[in-house]
Amino acid sequence: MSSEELTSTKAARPLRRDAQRNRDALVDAARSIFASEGLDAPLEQIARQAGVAIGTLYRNFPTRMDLVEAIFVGKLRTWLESAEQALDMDDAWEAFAFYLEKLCELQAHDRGFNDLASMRFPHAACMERTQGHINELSRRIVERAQREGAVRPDVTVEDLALVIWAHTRISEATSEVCPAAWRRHLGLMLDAFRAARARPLPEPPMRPEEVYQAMVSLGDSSTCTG
Amino acid sequence: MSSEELTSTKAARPLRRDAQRNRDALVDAARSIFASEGLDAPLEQIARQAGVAIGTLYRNFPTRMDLVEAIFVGKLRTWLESAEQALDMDDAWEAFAFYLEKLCELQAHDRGFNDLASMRFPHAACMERTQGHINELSRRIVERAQREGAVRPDVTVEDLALVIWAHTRISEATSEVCPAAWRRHLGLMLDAFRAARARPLPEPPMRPEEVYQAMVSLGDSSTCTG
DNA sequence: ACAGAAGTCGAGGTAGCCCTCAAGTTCGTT
DNA sequence: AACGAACTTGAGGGCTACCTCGACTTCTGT
Repeated sequence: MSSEELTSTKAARPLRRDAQRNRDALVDAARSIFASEGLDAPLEQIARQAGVAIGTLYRNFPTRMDLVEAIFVGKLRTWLESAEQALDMDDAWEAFAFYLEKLCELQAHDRGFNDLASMRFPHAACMERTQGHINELSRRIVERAQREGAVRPDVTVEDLALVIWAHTRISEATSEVCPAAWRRHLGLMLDAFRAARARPLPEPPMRPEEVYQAMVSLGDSSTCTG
Repeated sequence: MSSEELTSTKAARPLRRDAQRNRDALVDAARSIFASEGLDAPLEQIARQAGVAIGTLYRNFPTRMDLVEAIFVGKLRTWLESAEQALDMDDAWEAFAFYLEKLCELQAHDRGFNDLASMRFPHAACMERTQGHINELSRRIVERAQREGAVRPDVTVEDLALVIWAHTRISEATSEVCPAAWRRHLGLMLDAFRAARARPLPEPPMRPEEVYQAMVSLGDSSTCTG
């Protein structure tokens, strides 16, 4: 017990120089491979591309998730910042549209981030940490735009999950051959979210737990190895 | 050469009774497993569920695609019929909405059909055969609705691919936990397609070849074994 | 310059899936 | 009843991926 306390208090002495070099190479390789293949890309491919043996990868990142987190903290922070930036904007509709566009831009051409954003790897600690905060900000963006009559009143923040999922597959399909196609889909979605002339929607919105469960289910029986 | 002509002219003598039973069991098992796991489900799992050895599966369906086709001809025909039915309807918008809803219903709760519809398995002979026809009918449905001023003039039939892709991931995510959620997304999309709400879209539509290539790319490096 | 801590290597065990094929079984017919 | 064709079986070889661990190499402080 006390020894666990010690290890969890992360002394974190600096890495040896060669080790640091290898670690950096691994992160670089993982970034490019996760982006093109998704989070379930073979780790051996990453090690190979980094010019390092598989054992070294495992020493630096004992689980796949450790590697994923090392790579995506940055993008997650950008996500949060976009949300904050949106809330700082004057026009509520502009803010809403800006936020969705930023989010989709982050997702575009990065299958790894898509997997993360749609939570195909729900056990990412970095997600767990950020999720609540992102959710709160998203809700405020949506509700503000609704208060001002810009976004239709019958949608909820949970409906943004639909956009994320949709965008995931669309950008997967088109990123090679028609890399801007997702913007067209986003344009359609934005029109759909506009308050003006909205028709009643057929189903009640998802409940927050349902969204969470749905996201988790995308990862079930998939590679959640770590 | 002449022997090939013979084999290709499918004498098709009836199967032995036990063989037929096994074949049926395989089709049943495949139907349920492809529906829940997608077209890349392990064939050994299908054989197991059918209560049959793996060799028997291969004797009946030498390639995965043979099995896929045996299962999905029916659904593909339904797809076509829905399109024809739509073209028979009086109201062009109703027809458009009807067609999209039928298509999404076919996709819902069937990962296998999703894979097929988004062409994650592009080499399906049944797809190749049907593709052109479906495309033609879809185009007529869209264009008629546009002529009557119901659907915005700046979309094309290629944009339906966006709906298919989007729906694919959404129904994958929600089919367990919130099985009607896709209807909400479809509702949003229908509003987006309405002429009345249209704001100019940011990108030109995809060209038909681009759609094809994008669909094919979903299957690349995936299990196109057969 | 050297000791030893820190890091690296990669063969090898495990596992899931693909597909084949030779030996054995079942069916339908005569 | 018995024969041959049709069918079934499942072990086995090949592949790819995961992850571990003991032998080896490299760095760094003294």
